[in-house]
Amino acid sequence: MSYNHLEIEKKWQEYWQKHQTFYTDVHDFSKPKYYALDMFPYPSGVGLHAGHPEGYTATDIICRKKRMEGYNVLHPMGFDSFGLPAEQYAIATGNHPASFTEKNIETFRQQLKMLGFSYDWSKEISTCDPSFYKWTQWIFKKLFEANLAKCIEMPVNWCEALGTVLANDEVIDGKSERGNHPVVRKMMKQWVIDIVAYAEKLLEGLEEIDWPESTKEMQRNWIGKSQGAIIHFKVNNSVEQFDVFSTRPDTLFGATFCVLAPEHPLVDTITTQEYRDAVKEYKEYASLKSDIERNDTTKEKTGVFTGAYAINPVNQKLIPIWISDYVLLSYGSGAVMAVPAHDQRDYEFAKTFHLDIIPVIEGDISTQANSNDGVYINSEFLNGMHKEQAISAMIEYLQQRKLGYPKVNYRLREWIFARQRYWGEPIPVILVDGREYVTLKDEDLPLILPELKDYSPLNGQSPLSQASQWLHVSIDGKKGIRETSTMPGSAGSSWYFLRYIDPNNEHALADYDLLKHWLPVDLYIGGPEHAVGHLLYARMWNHFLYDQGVVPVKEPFKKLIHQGMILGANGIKMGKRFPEFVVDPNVIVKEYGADTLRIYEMFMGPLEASKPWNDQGVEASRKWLERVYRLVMEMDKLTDENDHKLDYIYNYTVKKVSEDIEQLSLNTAISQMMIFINECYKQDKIYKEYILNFIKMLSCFAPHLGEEMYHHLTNEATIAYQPWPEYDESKLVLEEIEIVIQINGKLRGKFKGSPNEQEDTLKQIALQHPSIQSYIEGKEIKKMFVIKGRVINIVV
RNA sequence: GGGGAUGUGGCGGAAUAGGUAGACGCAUCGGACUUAAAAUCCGGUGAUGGAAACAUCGUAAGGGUUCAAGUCCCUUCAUCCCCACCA
Repeated sequence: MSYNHLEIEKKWQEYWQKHQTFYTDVHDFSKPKYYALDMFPYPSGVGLHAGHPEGYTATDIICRKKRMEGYNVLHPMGFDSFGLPAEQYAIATGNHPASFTEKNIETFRQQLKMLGFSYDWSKEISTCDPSFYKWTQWIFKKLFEANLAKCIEMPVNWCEALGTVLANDEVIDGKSERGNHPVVRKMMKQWVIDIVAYAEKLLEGLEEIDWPESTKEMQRNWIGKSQGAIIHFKVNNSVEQFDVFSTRPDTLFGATFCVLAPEHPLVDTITTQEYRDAVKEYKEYASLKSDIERNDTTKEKTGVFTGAYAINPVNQKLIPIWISDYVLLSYGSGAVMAVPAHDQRDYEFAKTFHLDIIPVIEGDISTQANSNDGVYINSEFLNGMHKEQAISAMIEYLQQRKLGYPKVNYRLREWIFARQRYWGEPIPVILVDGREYVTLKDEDLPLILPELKDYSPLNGQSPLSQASQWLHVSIDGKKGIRETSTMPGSAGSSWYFLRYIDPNNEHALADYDLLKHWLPVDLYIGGPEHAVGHLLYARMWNHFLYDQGVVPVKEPFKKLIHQGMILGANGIKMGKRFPEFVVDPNVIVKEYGADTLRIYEMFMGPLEASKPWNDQGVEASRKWLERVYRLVMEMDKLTDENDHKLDYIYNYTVKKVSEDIEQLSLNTAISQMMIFINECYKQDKIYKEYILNFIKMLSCFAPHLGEEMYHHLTNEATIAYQPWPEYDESKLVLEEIEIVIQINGKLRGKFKGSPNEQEDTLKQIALQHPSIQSYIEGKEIKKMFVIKGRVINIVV
C-alpha cells in the first residue's frame, strides 16, 4: 500500500488553516524569538518555478524545528508586486494592473500553501497595496527631508524600448535586465538617492554580519572605496585649472600627460584653434559609442590632443592635455594624470600616441608590476624612498603648498530612483511654481495611483503625466504639479521585512518596541543574484532608518544564505532555451506530493550549490517516504519497551539531524534519517518513543506526512509544537569500535576494541595482529602513532 | 584585466582541529517473494589483476610539508559566477 499524498496533504493544509496553527503573536516576548525570512517573490503570471521551493523549504525546515524548540517564530511571506509585466499587461489590455496582479498573487498564495510552508498568512504584505506603499512613500519623504533624495541633472541609463531610466544593476552588458533592450547614456533630470553618503557605513556594517564572504566581497567591490589624492593642475597660458584624482600621487614626477573625459566641461574652453575640429569629431565619436563598445577593454586606446598643456605642480613641466574615452566623467574628477611607466592604461595610451614614458620607481617597466617595491628615482625629494613613505611625503608636499589634498573616492554611484512608469509607488512630491519641490504631508499619504485610460508611456514621459486631474494641485494658493515618475521595484523590497513584524500598523511603519524585539532578521535566504542590488539597497535604507531612530539595529540581516540554482536535467539553467527541461513544481506536487518535492529538493545536494534536476531522484524520494510510512503505519513492530538495540543509532541520528538543520546541511540530515530507517527495518521490535521522535524530525521536511503519522500514533492535534527530541550523550559511546592499523600510513589491518583502551594496550594488540606480521617481521619499528579510537600507524 | 567559487565512481553527492576516501541516494547486477511482471524486502557494486585471500592504483594535473594529505603549502589547467578602461 502506498499513501495517498493528495488526501493527506489536503487534510493537513485545511487543518492548519482552520486552526491557525502557525499564527505568531508578535507581542509574546516570553519566549526567545526567531525571525526567518525568504526573499518574497515577484508574482509573475507563470507561477512558482522549481527554484522557489528550494530556499523556501530550507527556511521552513528551520522554522519548524525552532517552534518545536520553544522559540516564538516569525515566518512570513508576501509579494513584491509592482513591476513591469503587470504594466505591460495593462498597456496591452487597457485593464488596471492591480486586478492582474491580484490574480497572480492568488495563484502564488495557493501554490505556496500547497507546498506546506508554515507561513503566518495573517502577516502577508504586498508592495502594491496602498497601506503598504504609504510607508514606502513615507520613507522617501524622510530621505528627501534628510537631503538624501534629490532631483538632479545627471547622465542616466535610458532604455528607449522600455521608455524609462534604469539603475546600474538593471543594466547588463549595455542591455536592459528585463527584455534585453539596448540602453544608452543620456543626461536627464532624475530623482536619485544618495547611497554614496552611506558608503562608509555600508562597508563597516559588513564586518558584523554573518554573510557569505563572496557576497560581502561583491558589496565591497561594488562600493569600491579607494584612497588617494586630488591634485590641482593649472592649464598653461590660461586661468583655467582642473583636478585629477589619483590613488598614486607618489608617481606625480612620472606624469607625462593628462587625459580628460571627452564630456569634461573644460574641454571646449582649453582646446586650441588648431585642434578644435579634431576634438569636436572625437567627442561625437565617443558619444555615439554604446556601452558595450565602451566596455570592451581589449580594444585599442583612442583619443585626441587638445593643443593645451597642463603644468605639473611639482616640477612645473608642461605636459600635453589629451581627451580619451578611457577616462570616465562619472568617476573621480573626470580627469587623470597619466603615468605611463606605472599604469597599464596610460602605458597603452602612450604607446599608441608616442608619448613620453618616465619611470619613477626602480624596476622592470615592461611588466607594469613593479610599483609596489623598488625605490623612487627621477623624483627629486622622493628619490630613495619606498612606496608608503613616498605617498605620505607627496601628499604632505601637495597639501602644504595647496596643490592638492587627500581624498577617498567610491565607485558606488547615486541610486537612480525614478522610473517613467505607471505601476510603481508614486513619488510623493509636488513641484510648486515650477521651482520648488514640496513633499506631501504625512496625512496625505498614501498618494494613490490614479486610474488611467491608457497605460502606455507618452514621448518618454510617465503614463501618469496624462492624469490631468490628479496631476495639477494647488498648495497654499500656488500652482503645483505632481511628480509623474514612480519608484523602482527595489523601493518596496528595501524595507518590506520591517512591515511583517507589524503589518497593520496605521501610525508607523512598525511599532518601535516590536522592531526592537524582532530585529535583526535571524536568517535570510535568497538567490545570489541579489548580492549587490536588493541587499545593498535594503541595508542602506535600514542604516538610514536607524539614523532616524525608526529602526533599532543598523544591520537588518544577521545571517544570509544564498540557495543555488536548480538546473534542468541537462545541467543547464531552466528557461526558454530548453523548455523540455523546465520543471513545473505544480506538476510534481500533483503527481508525487509536496512532501516528496520538499525532500527531493533538500536531498539533491548542498543548499548553496547549483544542482541538476533528476526525475529518478524525485521518484526515489517518494519511495523513501512510502517506506517510512509503511514502517510506521503498517508494521506492527512498535513497542513501549526499549530493547536498547537502537539506542546508539537513534541518539546519533537526533544529534546529527539537529546539528545539520542548524547548519542548513539538509542533504546530510536526510541521509542520516535514511540510515535510521534502514536500521529500523532490520529490527523485530522498535521502541515507539524513538519512532515518535523520528517523526518529529521528519515533519520539518515532510510536514503533512509527519502530522499524519504522529496523529495516527498519538492522537495529538498537531506535531508542530511538540518538543524537539533530545539525545543522550552517554548512548553515543560505543563499547566496541573498529580500529585501523596502518604501516607507514597504509591500511594493513583492522581490529575491534574498546574506545577507552590504553595506548600501550592498543600498541600491543596492533603488533600482535596477524595481518600485519609480514610487514613488520625482521624490521625495526621506528615509531608508532596512536590516534585514540581511530588509527594506529606503525612506522618501519 | 580584477574579485569570488568549484573540480571526488556511470550519476547527484558524503568525508576539514590532516587519521579507514566514496556515507546516503540514483543507476546497475544478483537473491527472496510471484505462475509471471510490477511493487516490496535482502545483498553486491571506484579501477586494474586474481577463483579467492589479497595486491597495486585512485579525490583535475604536477611538485612540496607530514608518521599520515580529498583536506595544509606552491605551480599549472578547466569550469562557473560577479565586476570590469574606477585612475
